[in-house]
Amino acid sequence: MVKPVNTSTSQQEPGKGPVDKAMEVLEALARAGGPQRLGEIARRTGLTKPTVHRHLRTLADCGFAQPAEGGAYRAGPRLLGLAAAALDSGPDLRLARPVLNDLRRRTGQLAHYAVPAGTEAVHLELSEPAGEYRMSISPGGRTPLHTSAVGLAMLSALPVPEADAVLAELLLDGALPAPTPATLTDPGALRAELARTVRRGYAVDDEYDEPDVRSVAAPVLDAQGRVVGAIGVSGLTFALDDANVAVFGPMVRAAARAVSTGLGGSAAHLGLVAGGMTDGGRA
Amino acid sequence: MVKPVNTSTSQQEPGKGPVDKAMEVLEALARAGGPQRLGEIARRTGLTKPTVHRHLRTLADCGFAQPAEGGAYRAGPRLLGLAAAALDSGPDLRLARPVLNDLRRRTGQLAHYAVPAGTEAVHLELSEPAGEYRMSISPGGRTPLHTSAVGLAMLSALPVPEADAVLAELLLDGALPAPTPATLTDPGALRAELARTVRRGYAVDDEYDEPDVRSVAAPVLDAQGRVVGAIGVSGLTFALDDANVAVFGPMVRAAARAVSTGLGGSAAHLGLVAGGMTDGGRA
DNA sequence: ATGAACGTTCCGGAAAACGGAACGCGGTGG
DNA sequence: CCACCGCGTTCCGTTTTCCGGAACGTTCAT
Repeated sequence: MVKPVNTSTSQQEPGKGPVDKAMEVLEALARAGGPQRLGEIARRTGLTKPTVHRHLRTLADCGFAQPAEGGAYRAGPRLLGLAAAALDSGPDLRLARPVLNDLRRRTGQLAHYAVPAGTEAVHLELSEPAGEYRMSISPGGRTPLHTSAVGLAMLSALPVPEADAVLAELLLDGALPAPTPATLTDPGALRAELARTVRRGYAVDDEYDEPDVRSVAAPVLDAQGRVVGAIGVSGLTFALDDANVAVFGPMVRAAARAVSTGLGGSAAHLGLVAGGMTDGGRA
Repeated sequence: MVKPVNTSTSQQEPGKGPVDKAMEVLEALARAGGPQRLGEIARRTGLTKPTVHRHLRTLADCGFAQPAEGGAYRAGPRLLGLAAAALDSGPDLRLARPVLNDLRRRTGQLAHYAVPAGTEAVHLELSEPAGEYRMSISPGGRTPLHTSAVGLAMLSALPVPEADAVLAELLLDGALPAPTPATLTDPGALRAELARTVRRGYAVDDEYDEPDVRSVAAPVLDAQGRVVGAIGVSGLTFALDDANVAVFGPMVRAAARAVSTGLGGSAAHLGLVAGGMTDGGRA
């Protein structure tokens, strides 16, 4: 009974299981936009060719992928069904959709809804204006939490210890990623920006993630006051000048609060965290 | 070179792999609407409790599920990201979305887009009218191909041998499923209805799937003339009387054609299959 | 013709998934 | 008060699958 067991029970990170790999293949497939070749998937995911091949065939066998012309693969119907069901699973997106469309109409800019995923923000729903200019943001896309307005909004609404943990995790991979020269890379400056965000009730992204693009965003909270997502408005810098930011900021704040109340959030949390006028609360 | 091949390559159905099971757990999770308990998932999927437990934890570890209050689980952020990306992956849905909204506005009824998945139609996108009445149709939901207008539309646009194969597969599980007394269960009657569908260019569902609900639908084809989906309009029987069916039918036909041309479909296929006025073509 | 890249198949070693059985727990009803 | 039940969880030996290096056939562009 000396308990030889496995001497390395504590670390279960390194060796990822088959489902995770299959999922990565699926993600690569879905994120590609169009049909995708095997080699390309192997390159993107970092998996070996045989592994990708096997998983791809397994996925195709159960309907999550389907062969396309030229030996390529594309997302299968079962994945689309799962996707539609998943996006409908939570009440947040259903509530957010009409709010986004309203925001887009009133601002003439791109309105979007994002949820937190580890140290990143995942963009779920976009409501695009008629204009044809294309931004790097797309459905399913991710940005680090500190480089986007929605990310900053979510960070600002996190309890302090959690926010610190996220920040620490972001710093683990060397310095903070900086997609543009304007990105906030200094933890101190970031904290100051978060404090300003809490004070005014909405976050501002001044070309932190993409040149010539600014955004404003506000967090969406559930009934328990936890962050479930954020609503943002993005536009080119000349369209989102300081005056417009001052107008759109309160609008996204109101929009986010509308979704939050729809989720059953009591006025208490919302006043404290998203409202930003009562100096009380929190410590 | 006698081509010994693998003698048992044909049957790989029986033993489902881990990824498939994990996917079923995910589907159960996503389709549930709200948070879901472990036992409930085990019951729905037919998997044993330990298996579900392990998969659920694995999925939670890589972000596809997340624990909710009361020991329940809900869809995780990574699944939502994958879902958003998947729904954006094909050009068909992007094209269909505005068309659906236009259809809903002009008909005042529920407009939807579905894709084929085996012997079923998977509903991906709904554009719901202001009214509050609820139908059984929901995002990610499925209906057998022969019990819905979108299904009949897709069946009618399939090459004859493929359509026959689907029909045979449907008949494998005993008789054709019949959700309502009006459902077409006789293969002969079904074939006749498909012929009528091809002739007029749109399919009609006269309470085949749900009592008091009628629908019209037309198939969407890709550049090669293959079926990729269908656009339908559904409403209560009193709202979709014969006169309205005669009006809405050509509207969904035009809508489906618009999406098809957007996919690069040449006028040739569309005229033959979806147009329905040129008496030429198809034997 | 030569070379490179691609998709595919093969194989032995390694690492999971599997489910029956058992455990601790909370609620219910005798 | 104590069976009884259902739940979520853990354990374990057996079975199955996964894994990726290496090699093969093919298809292009050089």
